[in-house]
Amino acid sequence: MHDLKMVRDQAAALRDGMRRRGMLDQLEPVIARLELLDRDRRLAIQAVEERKAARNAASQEVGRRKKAGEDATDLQAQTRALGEEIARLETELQETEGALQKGLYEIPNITLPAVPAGDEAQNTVVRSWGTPRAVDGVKPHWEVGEALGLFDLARGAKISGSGFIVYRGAGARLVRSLMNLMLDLHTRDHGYEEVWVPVVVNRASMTGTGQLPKFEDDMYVLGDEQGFLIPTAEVPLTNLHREEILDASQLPMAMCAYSPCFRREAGAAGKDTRGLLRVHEFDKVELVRYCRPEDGAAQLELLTGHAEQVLQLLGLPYRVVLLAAGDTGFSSAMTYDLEVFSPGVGKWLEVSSCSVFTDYQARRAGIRFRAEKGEKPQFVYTLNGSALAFPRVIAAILEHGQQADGSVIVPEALRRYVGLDVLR
RNA sequence: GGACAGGUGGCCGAGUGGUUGAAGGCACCGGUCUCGAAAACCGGCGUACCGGCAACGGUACCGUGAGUUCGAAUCUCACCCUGUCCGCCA
Repeated sequence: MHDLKMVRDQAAALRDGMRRRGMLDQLEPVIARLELLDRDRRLAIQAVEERKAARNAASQEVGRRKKAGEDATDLQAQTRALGEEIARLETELQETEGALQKGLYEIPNITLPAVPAGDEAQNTVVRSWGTPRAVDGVKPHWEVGEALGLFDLARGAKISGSGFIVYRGAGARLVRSLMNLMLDLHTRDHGYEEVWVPVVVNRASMTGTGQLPKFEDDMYVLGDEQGFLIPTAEVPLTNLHREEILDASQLPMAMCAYSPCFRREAGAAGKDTRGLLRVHEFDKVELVRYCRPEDGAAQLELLTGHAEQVLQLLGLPYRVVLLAAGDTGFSSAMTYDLEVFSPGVGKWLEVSSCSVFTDYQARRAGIRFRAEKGEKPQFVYTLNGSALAFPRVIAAILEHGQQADGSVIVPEALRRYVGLDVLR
């Protein structure tokens, strides 16, 4: 969420930000309306507060007179009338503020200057690592995985529905191994605090990170509509210090968590969804950081590097893509996608998305810090990134490590966790 | 799930329907004193919004929301959360 002052004082920058996302035409009416509502709001506040001040003074006078044994019925009548007027004006004010907030929720974050303007055609590969394996003769992971008995798509569909995966035997151990490898790396080498989070969160948390109110259709909602299954550990991790004022010495804060992630993927069907490529429940290790505003850009590079390290350890060729403004997520100011090459599918698969949200999420979630004693609190910058999402990593392992006899070489860093050198 | 008890500033804790944004204490910050420190003493010490160049003024906030009242931290109702006991349970 943007600061209302943005609309008031930096409307040009806001419009330019929307133009870079290719959304200005669509959002111009919203912005114009917000400018009007902002004026209305301030006028309404002044009107209400003026009357409240009068009422407070009169009420005190009533109290004084009563104490002195004097009559105050005239003042009481006058104050009652003021009260009715206040109630009416406040209702109007609330309507204005409701409309204002609704409008603010519709405006995405402004991307950083380094982000190319335009749609996804302007996405830029900023670097790549490793050499993708030749596509010829490589079977897609769903064939390999089922042949080796690592996972069972049909039975997953039977017990839960399409898009739910059952991993079995070495496949199940592979999942557990990925969790351990990633958490060990980030906690031991990258300095993250390990956190184990609930996978059910409340409405306030979902709103704090921006999944609600806009994306409720993508969520699994519990029966009482108060609980939601998390679509990513970003939600509980980022909300951990919601509505708090942190001490500057706590920054930067770095947390990581494994969690299952639940996504209804409403409306998503067709190609690109086979095998493990797009499922309703998957596992992921997530990194979240809070930092001071001036560190935001550097912290994004750092966090992205941490995610890349996992791919390097696993020996999986990947590229880092800087998303163009139009392809950058709603709340994000700058995003790097990590894409691993899938020779069996012949495509680059997104396995991580690393973003800095500037103060956009923090404002919404009320995460602040005090730079110096006595100074005003200010919003932190929040960042997050997957490091990594398991299913596509598993797909890449099965395709890259594939041998002529159908067996799969286990990446060296994973062997001590899996207890096997080769899956056969 | 049931029965009680309770939710006040960073923490502890007082609070009578009316000059209470809220006593007192702790912590913290500045100062005096000291060679230095401690102690003592003096002062400061919440957040947000509105107006104002500023000084400053105004408004709101005592778990959340609604209500009663001229006026609510204080009274009423609902909800949320915490504690204790009972029941159930991995």
